[in-house]
Amino acid sequence: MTGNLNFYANADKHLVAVDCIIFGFDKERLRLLLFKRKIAPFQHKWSLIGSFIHANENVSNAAQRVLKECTGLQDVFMEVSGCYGDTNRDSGARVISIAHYSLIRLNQTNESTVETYHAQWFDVDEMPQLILDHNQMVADALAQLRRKAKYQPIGFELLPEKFTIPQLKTLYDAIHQKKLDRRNFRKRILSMNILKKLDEKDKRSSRKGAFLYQFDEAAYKHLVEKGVHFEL
Amino acid sequence: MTGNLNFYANADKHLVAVDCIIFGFDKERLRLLLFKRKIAPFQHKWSLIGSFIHANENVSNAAQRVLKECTGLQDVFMEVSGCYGDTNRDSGARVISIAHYSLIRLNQTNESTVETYHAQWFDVDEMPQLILDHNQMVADALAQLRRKAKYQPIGFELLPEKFTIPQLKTLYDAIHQKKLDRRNFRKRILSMNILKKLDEKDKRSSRKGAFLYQFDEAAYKHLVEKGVHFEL
DNA sequence: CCAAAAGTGTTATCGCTACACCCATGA
DNA sequence: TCATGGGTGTAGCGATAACACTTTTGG
Repeated sequence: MTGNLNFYANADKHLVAVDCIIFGFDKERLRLLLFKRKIAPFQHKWSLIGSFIHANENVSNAAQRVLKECTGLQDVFMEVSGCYGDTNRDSGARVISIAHYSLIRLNQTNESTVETYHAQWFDVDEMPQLILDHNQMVADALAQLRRKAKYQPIGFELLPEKFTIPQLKTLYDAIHQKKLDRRNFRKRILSMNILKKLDEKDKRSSRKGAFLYQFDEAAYKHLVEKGVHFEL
Repeated sequence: MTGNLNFYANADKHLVAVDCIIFGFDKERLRLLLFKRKIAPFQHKWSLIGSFIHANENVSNAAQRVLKECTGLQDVFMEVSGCYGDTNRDSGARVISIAHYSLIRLNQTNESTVETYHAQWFDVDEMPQLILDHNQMVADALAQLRRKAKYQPIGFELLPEKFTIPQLKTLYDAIHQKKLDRRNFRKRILSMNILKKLDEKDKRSSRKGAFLYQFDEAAYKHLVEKGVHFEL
């Protein structure tokens, strides 16, 4: 019988990293945050931001740490989008990477943090060449975002707390890469009763102004419990 | 400027494992292959099968190695279903686990291999208590299988090469946990033109016998390229 | 008063659901 | 000949797509 100690002690150990695919939404384009590496290897090349996982750190905490460092943001939507584990994927050493994608709201605070990191927002379909397998990571995360956005209300994570219906439609047009009919879109989203209408209007994009709405988390959870499923 | 060597050399290393959620389909139930651990720690408890990843082994290769060892099968459908990376998830040591789920066809060959491993098939909704976070892994994999089966033709991986329409319907009933109308199911699946009808009949479940079909990989790929998407 | 975006209502069509019926065959 | 599961056709309903019109307001 193999003892407890040997079971763990005899196994190989590995470098494990997290890499973050950070999505944002600006006006009418889906954007991605990329970094020009300051250190070797791959210095001065475009790259996702990442970090090795520390000995006493949860994998998800490592991803959150990275995001906090480079955007200043906490408690944002984030989930694993893939595991990249080929022995030769990093030419410098054998590194297993757990890719995470996150959806953030653009604002002044995080924009300033972003600048200090020599970071830059890129349109998702105008991406530069990235190091290693990072282009593949982005492609996988983007596919997952697009698929998931159809049946889970994660799109709201990319908009301000208060948003208008036309803004929301523009976002979904960008995610799904096709323009829906604006009237049908409005009907669908409102018929779900997961939006709280506010009394304020946003007048930045029209004379008339559009009413602001908020995502109603409670109403959504209530729907899910009843088995009704969101779909856009 | 940090040099190439330091960048990698200073980072912590971790034990990394793969755990396999192995699904099968038997008559009319979705099944899961579980193992009674032969060695400490957690000896004699029910568990998923897994292994530490070797120094010079791709993550996906490790998962394939485990599956081959315990079922004798190669080239089966398998994909990552999650990353479990909390520092305290394994009471024995800090182990990061990459969960993979696979879909296999039950037959005599793999059944005999399975027996030598003290393994046992369990109905997915009659599962025993498993070690560590393995119950969570199963729940996550099952959710992913159910979601994915709706818009990708992965169900075929669980059936023999040749199968009847009623068999296919029984499988999807089990996956989606609800009975569809058998006539409407037939129409939908046939209208996609991704099944090749054979001249043989399977007479094991009725006097009349049901025609056997094969999944038409080429026709499916052709559809995908045209942007048509499978949905059941 | 005009341009430009927001917001509301209506119709026609297509797809899906819910059925009823016939067929083939072994016992 | 009858019980059993396989296979086919169709009518009605509901959701959705396509579309026209009204409202608001700054310049």
